[in-house]
Amino acid sequence: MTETAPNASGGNPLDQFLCFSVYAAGLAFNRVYKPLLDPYGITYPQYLALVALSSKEGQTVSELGEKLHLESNTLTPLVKRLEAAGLVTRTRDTQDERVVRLGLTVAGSNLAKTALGCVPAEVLAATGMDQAALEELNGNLATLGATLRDFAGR
Amino acid sequence: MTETAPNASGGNPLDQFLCFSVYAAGLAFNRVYKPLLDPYGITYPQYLALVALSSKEGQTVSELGEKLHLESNTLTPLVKRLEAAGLVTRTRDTQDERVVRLGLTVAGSNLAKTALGCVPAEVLAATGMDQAALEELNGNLATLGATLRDFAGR
DNA sequence: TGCGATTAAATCGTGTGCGATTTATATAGA
DNA sequence: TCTATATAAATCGCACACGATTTAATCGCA
Repeated sequence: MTETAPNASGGNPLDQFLCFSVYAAGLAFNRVYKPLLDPYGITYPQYLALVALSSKEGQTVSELGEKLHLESNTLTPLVKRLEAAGLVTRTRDTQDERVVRLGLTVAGSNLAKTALGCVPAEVLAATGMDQAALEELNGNLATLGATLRDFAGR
Repeated sequence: MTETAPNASGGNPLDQFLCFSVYAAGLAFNRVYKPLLDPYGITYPQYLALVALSSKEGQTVSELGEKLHLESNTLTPLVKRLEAAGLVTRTRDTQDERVVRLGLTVAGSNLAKTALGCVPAEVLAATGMDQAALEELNGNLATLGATLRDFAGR
């Protein structure tokens, strides 16, 4: 829960907890992204996956999972939906048949480029933050996430 | 997406985005909470609901939703699970039968007290942050969340 | 070579979130 | 009064997350 200050009189007690601010900000980001991504027919986690897949061809499900901090139980269905949408390719590695290699189709690559061309600017505007504040907050949250994952064992 | 810096060479491109840091920190908090809450038989959102319900007796589903930033489509099933677990009471308001009044049972109240007595301290330790840094980050995230909700229309 | 251990991905069940709709109740105005 | 409108909660379907397990393939080592 991680309290920040003694509970003020009338307010929401949850507002005192960092974990809740993170939780609520995550919900809020999703609500900003939803109408921006709906035209592309993808969800926010799917968008993250496409961006992660853009950086390198032939990544495995595990490699994608390291970038998203997710595992195959979450990623396999997500990636299959992207495959069904014609955005991603899934191929068993011929050297090691346990491994699935992921790639973007032309449509997937184009969608990622197009979305990255407009969506981030709109989200940036929605935050109402300047670049310096944004970078500082991002750095602090990245550190916090890494510390928590380390504590939790992943 | 909200970028913070030009994409560095080898790293994870997602790490440059504030939205992803928030998303990943949320996942990480959940992973820290899970083993701490499992002994009580509740989930993290259920824990938040119990804390919110502790602050006032007889809150409506809508009032709880304002505190958690959720609506009845999410809260009704969650609250029914807490009721089934014997932690929460649900009663139709006699003055206005549309409204459901929520309360904590003795068990629910005790669980909230007990959990608040130990869990936050452990989570605080897991963050590895001091009180000042924690409060600053909490404030920045609360502001960001409010700005994003305002932009999204809730 | 063979067989137990390890690894990668997939599968299954549960609990969120949420858009869209429905149900039930209350309110307002002609 | 009667009916249209508004409101509170519930319902439904879908897409995550994730613990636990399963399936399939590879590796290690005698």
